Amino acid sequence: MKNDYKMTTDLGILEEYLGTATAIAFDFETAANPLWAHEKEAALDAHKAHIVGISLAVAEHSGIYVPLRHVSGTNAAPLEVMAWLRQRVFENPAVTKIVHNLSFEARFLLAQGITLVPPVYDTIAGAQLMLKDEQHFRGLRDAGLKGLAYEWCSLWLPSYGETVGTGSFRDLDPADDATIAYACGDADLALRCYRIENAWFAQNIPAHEALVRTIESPVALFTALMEHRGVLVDREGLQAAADAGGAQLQSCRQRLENSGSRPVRVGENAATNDVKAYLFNDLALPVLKATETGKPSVDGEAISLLLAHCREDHPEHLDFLGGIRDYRGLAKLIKTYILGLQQRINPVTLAIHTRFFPLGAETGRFSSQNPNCQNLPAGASHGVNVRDFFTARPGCTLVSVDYSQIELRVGAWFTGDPNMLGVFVDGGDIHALTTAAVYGITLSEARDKSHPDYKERRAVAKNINFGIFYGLYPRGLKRILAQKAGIDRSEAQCAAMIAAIHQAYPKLAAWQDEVKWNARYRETVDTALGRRRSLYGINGPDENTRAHFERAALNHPIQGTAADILKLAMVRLYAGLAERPYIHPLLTVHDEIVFEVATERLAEAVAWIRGVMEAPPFAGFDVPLVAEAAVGPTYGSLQPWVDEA
DNA sequence: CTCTGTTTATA
DNA sequence: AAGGTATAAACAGAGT
Repeated sequence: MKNDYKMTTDLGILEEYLGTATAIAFDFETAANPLWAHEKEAALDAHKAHIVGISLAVAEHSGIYVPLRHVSGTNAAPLEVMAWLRQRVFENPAVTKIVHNLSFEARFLLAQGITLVPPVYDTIAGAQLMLKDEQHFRGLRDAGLKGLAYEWCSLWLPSYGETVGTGSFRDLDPADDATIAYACGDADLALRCYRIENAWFAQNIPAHEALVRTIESPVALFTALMEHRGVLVDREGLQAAADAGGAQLQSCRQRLENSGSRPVRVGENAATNDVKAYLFNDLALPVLKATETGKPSVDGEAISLLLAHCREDHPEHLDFLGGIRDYRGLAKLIKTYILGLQQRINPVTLAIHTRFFPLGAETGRFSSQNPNCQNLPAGASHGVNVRDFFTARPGCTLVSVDYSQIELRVGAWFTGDPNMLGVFVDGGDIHALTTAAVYGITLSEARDKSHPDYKERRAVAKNINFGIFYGLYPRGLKRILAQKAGIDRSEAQCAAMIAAIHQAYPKLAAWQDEVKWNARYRETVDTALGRRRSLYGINGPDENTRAHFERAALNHPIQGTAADILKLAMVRLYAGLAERPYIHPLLTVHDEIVFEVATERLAEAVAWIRGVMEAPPFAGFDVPLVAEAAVGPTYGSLQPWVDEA
């Protein structure tokens, strides 16, 4: 079938093309601004690039291209076209905007002061929620438009490289057939993907259609807000930490290299073959822990075990072993979190623009890259709190709002356990209830902070609560208590504690059995909203693999439903942000959203955000949600927000 | 250079 | 008998 692609600079012709369509696909061609032309990926950064042209499609095999900023040939008037499209398409609630990789286009619009208004549909999110074969969902890598065009439509779309060569899209002649075909092809294909995806969902996983339309697509807009604004960085502080850390790291490493009975080549993070040879050959220490592949481990836990082993009989080895820990901690801090962060500062905004991937995890959680801001150290180490380098802009305050114990609340809802539900409905303390159950004491004793065992008991209870939903076994509990809380319990004691939990929460075990049974039967597992995860391998021959997928089956509904709840909150927040321009989302960390708020409107902003996040997430979810706010000038200095009485 | 494995940071 | 789940970044070492 012949494609009807055309180019125009005339808004009348564009209007005629759009007609009465209620679903419009569009795509931007972009190019780096001259200052950044030498930088490889600058055309993808809305702070370093501009829109060269816009293609739109309202029917399959058709499309129209509007050139705005080509170097030669005729362009339309860019500002006039943008203003017109803003009303007619981008902010028109009567039009469904269809885009492949929506957050990219949304960022370029934000750079123009335009905020997309739902309904929207992101065909890349749709592709990722489809199966690419019998067992596997499509990853971001397999969701490129060119690949989908070939897979679904047997089309060889010209690649960007083939069309543009080594130059930039703005150097192409907008009247050239190849230019028009490339630009219109992307909009046309986005529209065709939209139709193909919806037909597939209707046939195969209807819940995923609703997920893409009502959650993932608007979430892409929220993602664009976070990515585009970025977090301002304290560059002086970071530089000072880098200067101090460099020297500190150097001397720490030298000390370690010379603290053994012979010089040891320690490398960058004290995990070289020479370190292992020194420990296990020269010193002939026993291998107390193996890695996944059965080789001698020298990770933190292994070093702990070796330290304990040497404490009495070989105190001469303690310096070296302890030195490994110190050096690793310092190296991680400086290399990943100080030098790593410095490299990611955008020179245009002087801020860090983390990339967020809303479908980065199989459970539906976000992942974050360049830098990963979801694993920043939570406190100070070696005198540095990395989060202090993330700062509010002048006149603004950082506000972090996080869901309190959301996974336990979701777990209570799934199991329907009356005791767990009771705690949350009454606004009680789940860790105290677990403490009471595990130690066989009364609730008031469990809550008594003056009791000498309070801290230890609570630490045990917390670890049990976090692990219990995911098939934590006595041996695992023993390890976690030793490692995370420094508490030594026998395997039998751990087994007794787990048994006590099942007594205290009588519907927990039944729910777990049912989930596992269903998981093995269906080889998939769903969240409350039908977000599906493949468990291909759960019935395979390997016992470890089977056990792994069983635990994943227990985890997915809880972690995934918690992720759904967070994303639903983002959708509601997005709807209210247009009329609250003093609130800017910056980051999200699984059960937390960080905002930058104009300080003079802090109180009303916090109240509104908490209200939106605590609203019932979906019909039938009747466990109260609690969103706790903390505010401050830096991410490292947030203080709990307390409502005025 | 790419690829796998190890280690460590978070929720 | 029995490896809580989900991630990303940096480094080590082996192979291409």
